[in-house]
Amino acid sequence: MERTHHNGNLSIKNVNEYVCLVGWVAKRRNLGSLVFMDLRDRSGIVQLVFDETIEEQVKDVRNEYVLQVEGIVLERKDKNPKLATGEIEVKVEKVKIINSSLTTPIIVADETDALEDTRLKYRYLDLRRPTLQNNLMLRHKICMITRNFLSEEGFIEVETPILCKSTPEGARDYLVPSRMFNGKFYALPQSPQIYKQLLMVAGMEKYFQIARCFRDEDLRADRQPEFTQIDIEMSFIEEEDIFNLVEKLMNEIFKGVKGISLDKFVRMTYNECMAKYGSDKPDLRFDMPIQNVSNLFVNTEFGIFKDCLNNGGQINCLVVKDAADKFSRKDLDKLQEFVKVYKAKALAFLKYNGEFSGSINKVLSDEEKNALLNTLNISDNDMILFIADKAKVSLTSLGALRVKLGKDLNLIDNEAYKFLWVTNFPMFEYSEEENRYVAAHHPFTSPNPEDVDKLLTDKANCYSRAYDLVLNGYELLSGSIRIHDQQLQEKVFEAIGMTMEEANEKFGFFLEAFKYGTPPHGGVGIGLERLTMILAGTENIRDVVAFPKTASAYDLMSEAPNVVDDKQLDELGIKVK
RNA sequence: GGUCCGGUGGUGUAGGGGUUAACAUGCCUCCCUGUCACGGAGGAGAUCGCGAGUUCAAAUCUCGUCCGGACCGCCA
Repeated sequence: MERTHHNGNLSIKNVNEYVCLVGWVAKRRNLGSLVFMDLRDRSGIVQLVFDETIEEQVKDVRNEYVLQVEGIVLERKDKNPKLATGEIEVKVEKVKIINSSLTTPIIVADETDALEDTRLKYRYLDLRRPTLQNNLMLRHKICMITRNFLSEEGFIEVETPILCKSTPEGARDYLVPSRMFNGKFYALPQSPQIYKQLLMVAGMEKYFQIARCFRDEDLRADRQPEFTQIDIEMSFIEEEDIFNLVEKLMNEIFKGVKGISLDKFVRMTYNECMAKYGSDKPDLRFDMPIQNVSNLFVNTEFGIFKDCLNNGGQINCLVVKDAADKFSRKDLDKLQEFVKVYKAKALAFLKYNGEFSGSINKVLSDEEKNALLNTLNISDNDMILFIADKAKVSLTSLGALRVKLGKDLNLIDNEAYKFLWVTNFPMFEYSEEENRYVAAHHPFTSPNPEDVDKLLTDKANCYSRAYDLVLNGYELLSGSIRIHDQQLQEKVFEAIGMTMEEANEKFGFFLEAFKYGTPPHGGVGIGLERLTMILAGTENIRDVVAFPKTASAYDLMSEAPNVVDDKQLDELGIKVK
């Protein structure tokens, strides 16, 4: 007999049906001549009953054995409300042991069992657990909705090369040595950026790809060395077309996955965003904006604030409403340590309860304190946290502190999805390491039309047609309107200190292509894992990747990367130092 | 490149100079016909990540190193 049902789909409706099931033994409860087993497949678990007529046949069956059983679905006397199939069970009449299993190093049925390294080493067992299976199914669903939606919208899915030319601007490339060309290397794509723009030159008009990308940079909880982008590019469009498309796509995904329709997407410029939240990816599920109080202290006698302002710094603060009593001196010391990571020299605080107290209470004048009281709308049990420092340090450290406080004080609504378009990114940022301005996004990003004449003269105030979509504090996508004008492109290369010779060497084929009638175009790359993480309710990217790497980019299961034979190296013309 | 936390039976933890290295769970044997975190009785299983050092004595203290995790830098 062939499999008739999936275990988790059986219900009271199937009572008295004769069924054939397959799956893994999740749990065995032996009561002597009566044995219960939970049989698990991708759809869920159902309880099997083996009575004295058949119990002998399964006496050696243990967890993770693979069984095929036939039997009758019966309504249970004692129902188990904790189990989706808890109203029924299957009384087994025939059993076939398809395969046995060693005792597993991790207990599949207990999702709390085993830490990250053991789970990664035995990933195929970890993946048997419902949470990870559901995450992979969720990921699949997101991809299907995306493919269907974009296809409906007239987009063509095109695969672009994995073996590419190295373009050392930006992230480190993973390199692949060439056997045919000894001493030469391919690079794995950091993104399909150049190819998708070439597809626009090629007249595809609307392209998408669920594309694997590779970046040889250090990892984080939300970063893996290889990851997937929903990559989109379109011709003859403006920002609004892209925003509309992405908003529609997100609505399709959230409708399909969560059954909800989304609130209107908020928009904010990069500068507003930094000033208010100290981050270009603020979590808008709670408020607590950063407030600049520099102007209240222009005449201050308090040395630290005074020096800060004299040196062109800023005094910013967070008002933590109704929580002053929750922070002991020790807690505040910990916050102090926390902001040091972000280069802030000190964190000052004031608490209010009819009157002020706190670290800078004695050094501020009454006028200053009154000004704070009124400007910041302070009420009893509020706390103000100040960082006086260089603008960037003050803002980013308060921004990080804001997120920490949001979490620690439980200010975040876990059911909320707050989208934010961040627009008008700077065209350039100064690289201390390289002592020059580099492209903030990438060098193919179009500057704002009104900033074109600042490209060479005022880089710090030159803004671009780049945008990010932020969701709940994660950068969900990045995109831009690209440059399609050859001369403008050359000017941008010049601005980042790249001569035309260098540009031609690195991107010659690309620049050449642009000479043959390039349409105006733009697009986005959506981080598939980030989106899946948020929808799965996890903060770790490994939870939505089938076979992830560790934080040091190692694969504990396959033990990649590994040493290779000298013969292999020899063919590639490579000698390891 | 840097900071912080961790590494003790298969798994997860406790112990923090002298212990028979503890607990839970898993595993093995036996008993059990209504369990669903099944229950009961018994049992096996650990050179305390690795290497030096301090000490009469190190799982425990020190240094180094490897591994895992989080974060800063980095991620056009």
